[in-house]
Amino acid sequence: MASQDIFSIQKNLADSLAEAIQSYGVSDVPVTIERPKDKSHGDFACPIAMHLAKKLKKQPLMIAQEIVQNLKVDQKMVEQVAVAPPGFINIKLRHQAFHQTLEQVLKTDGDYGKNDQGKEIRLLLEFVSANPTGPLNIVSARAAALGDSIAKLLTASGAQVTKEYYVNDAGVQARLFGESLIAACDRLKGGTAQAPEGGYQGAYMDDLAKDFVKISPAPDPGQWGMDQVIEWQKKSLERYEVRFDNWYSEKKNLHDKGLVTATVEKLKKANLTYEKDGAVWIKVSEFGAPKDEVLVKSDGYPAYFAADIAYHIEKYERGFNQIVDIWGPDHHGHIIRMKAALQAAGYQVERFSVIIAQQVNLLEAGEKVKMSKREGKFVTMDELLDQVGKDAARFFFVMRSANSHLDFDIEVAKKQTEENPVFYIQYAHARIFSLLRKCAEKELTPAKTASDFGLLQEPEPLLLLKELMEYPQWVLESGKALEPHRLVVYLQTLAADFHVFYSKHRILDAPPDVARARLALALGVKTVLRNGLGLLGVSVPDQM
RNA sequence: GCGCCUGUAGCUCAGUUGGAUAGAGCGACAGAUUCCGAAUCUGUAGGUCAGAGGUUCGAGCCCUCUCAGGCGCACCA
Repeated sequence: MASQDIFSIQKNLADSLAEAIQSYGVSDVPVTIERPKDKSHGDFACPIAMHLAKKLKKQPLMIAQEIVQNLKVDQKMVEQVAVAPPGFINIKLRHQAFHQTLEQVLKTDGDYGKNDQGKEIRLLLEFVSANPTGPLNIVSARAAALGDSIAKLLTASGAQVTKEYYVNDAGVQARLFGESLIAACDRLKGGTAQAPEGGYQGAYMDDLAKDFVKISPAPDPGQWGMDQVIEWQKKSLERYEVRFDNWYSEKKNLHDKGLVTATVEKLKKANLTYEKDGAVWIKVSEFGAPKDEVLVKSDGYPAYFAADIAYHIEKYERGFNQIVDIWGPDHHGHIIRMKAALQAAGYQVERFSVIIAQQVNLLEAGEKVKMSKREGKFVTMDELLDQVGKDAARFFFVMRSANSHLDFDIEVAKKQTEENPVFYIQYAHARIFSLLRKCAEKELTPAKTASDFGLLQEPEPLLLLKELMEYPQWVLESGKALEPHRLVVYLQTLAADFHVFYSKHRILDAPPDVARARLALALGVKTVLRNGLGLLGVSVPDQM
């Protein structure tokens, strides 16, 4: 019998159920397969009878019984189909199905979990996109961890994902940055020049100035400074193991190509704009925004919003069918404007979504660390990495949902103890590695085929097998939902259930056949822990 | 004033998009090691899911209102 993954098992069940309810002649009720929370209810559950009850004006329990009578399922995979009040259809798989899963895990190894369920997705994921005017801070660190994990998850499900960093290197920004740099140079020579209003201050500007004065002839300060800062940012991200496919320059890709003015003209022609007080406004309020916005300022220069609209239209024009941005909490008010503008311009807004990576409160010894951008006093991503390391940082940032206001406790992240959730999972992996080494010394090798796994019959190993089976689905679902924290929850559960298994069942001194089967299970868990943490950008040490 | 996010155990948070008896970690308390890693495991205590209505077979999840905290609401980017 060909081995089946969780997707095909569920699809077969759904198809069978759909066939069984065909005689009712109800077509608009989708068949859903759920995983019941309570294990005693079986491996899958279907609430279809409850949904049908109202339409058919019959008791859900009776409908469920009728469905089960008409249901034809694969007897080799399914052990039992039962009806439970108020009308659930519960399905229990044969142990054999799980034993096949383990064979699959061991065979595919590093590829286990990869699937093609998301192959129709062509996603442009824009994140971090911090202004090239200073080092990356911890909000950027959160966005970077989140975005990179989402990209990895969806890629594992067969999607094409492009990771993009939008560089705001045009206009006012560049000018202010250049003037700030000149001021810093003056201070370096003993002068008293201050950064202009809205400019940039802080120790890093002085560092830049020191390098800038050495260059002769002097380049354009704004452009040179921003290039330097971008290099810093790339270096920080490299430490973090986050790499972008595109660094999309606002200046080069939009302004220099005339796309911003072209977009404005296009919107004008579509009668979506009007003039007031010498400025050009876009009528986004007609498309759901609270008020209209300025596209071209009265000084003739396009507003930031105009460039942003041009940029997002470009995302559509490049052929992506899903467009996702990760923004900071201070930009949430921008979402509705952007959506309104895109809708006005005739693009499918449903394909565009924004994740708000909420603020991060850094805690040190239980106290909030105060940060002020104006005074150049904020915790940088590099400082965070120096303190807690890449693994803990990335894990902490993806372990909670993006829209929770995150408390990041540096003390806990630094601790190499049970208080730190990163180590719990890593420890399970290291434990298994150590076990495998011990077994190798005894020339005990893991079993390889499903028929050898028949000895895994106790509740603990069966639970682990089931979780291994579900892994690809967690990969898919947390990717599609753009919520890596779901996978974290899964991995914590898997690690916990392994520890339970490990403390209950001996491996080395079990009879050889049993030992080899249990060893194979441990190896399977290790594989999934490694693959799963890998999708979060967290490494798995063999020893700790 | 308007809008967005948040409110679940002492603390930090999950809750599989509306399913069955609301979960985990930390902290507290009580236990487990002549034995594969105790960075582990077992058990106990801890809840009016902010509050009030509503929708339906069924609500922590959806709708309305109220309260509390955070953040936005520029011809800034």
